[in-house]
Amino acid sequence: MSNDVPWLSAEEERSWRAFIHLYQKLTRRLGADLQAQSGLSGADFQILVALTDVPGGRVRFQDLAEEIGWERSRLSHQVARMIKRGVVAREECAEDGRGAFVVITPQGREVIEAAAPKHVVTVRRLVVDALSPEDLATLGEISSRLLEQMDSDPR
Amino acid sequence: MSNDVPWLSAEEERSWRAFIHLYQKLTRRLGADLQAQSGLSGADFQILVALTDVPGGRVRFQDLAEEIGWERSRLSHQVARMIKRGVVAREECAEDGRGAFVVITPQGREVIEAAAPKHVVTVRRLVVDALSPEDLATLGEISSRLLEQMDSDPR
DNA sequence: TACCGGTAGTTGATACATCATCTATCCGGT
DNA sequence: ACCGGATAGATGATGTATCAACTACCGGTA
Repeated sequence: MSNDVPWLSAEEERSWRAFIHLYQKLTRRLGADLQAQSGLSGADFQILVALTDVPGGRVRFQDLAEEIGWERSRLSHQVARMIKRGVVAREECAEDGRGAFVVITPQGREVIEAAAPKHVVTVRRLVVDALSPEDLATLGEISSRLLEQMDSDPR
Repeated sequence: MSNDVPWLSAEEERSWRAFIHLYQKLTRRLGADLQAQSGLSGADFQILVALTDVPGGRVRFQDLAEEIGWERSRLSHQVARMIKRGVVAREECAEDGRGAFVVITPQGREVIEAAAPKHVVTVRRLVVDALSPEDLATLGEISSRLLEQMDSDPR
């Protein structure tokens, strides 16, 4: 079924390609900068930031996964790698025998506190300061709208 | 040098987070849909589309890499996997003994021709048709501007 | 108490991304 | 003709993402 207007117009395609291209390039760039400046992957950074946002730097796997929008399995693997490097630790949960906490270690705090300001500089240079405040706001708004759309979309 | 105003304002941070969050979610979603509907990864799709855009469906590794903005190594690995599945093939290059071509196979054409329309429907539903034409254009414009900024940025 | 469906997190397999290194070839200068 | 730097692409190692089992525990019910 469906016969009509599936493909994108030239204009639509141009916008769509620019958007996708930007994402790919920006992700690579941010990841590379983070790695070069601080020895962290984007995944590491995201976890550590989330842990500093939470009292005690300690949170249930489940809640952390929800907070950053990850699958449990992905988080479990990522945390396992980070534990090996000593930036986070795992703690059993007394109230729920199945559960566990992820806790940021002192070393983890050092790492993220050193990394974050450098990362912000990059983000400013590449994005935030590269746009007018209005355009940045517009970008944020459009992003939010698309996020809602995705959340309301079935499948 | 530089002591001040490194972090983002609340407003800036909100925009930035929405933006990043959108990208992460959208990429996952598009990848999952592609996989479910057509058995392709985003990487597969990108390669196959690029190959259909080129006369004979045949292009030098180097040129393909440049076209889609990939590292050579990444392309080499990806193509190797795709060769195993029979959607593309590798051909030696007569003019340059070091070089090689990637060619889309008939099977590859079938696959991409079946996959593309479905993918477009998803892209329309989640993005293109979820915005007004003006907003989509704005998004494309901002993306282009940021891409330029990244290209002009050292390091 | 014993069962049982649901939940929390783990694990293994496979695909993908990135980096460093390697091989073969090309091309320019002598 | 030869040498040496540069280029095309391949390869192996490591980290990351996703999916499908799997384990252990919870909580309610008979």
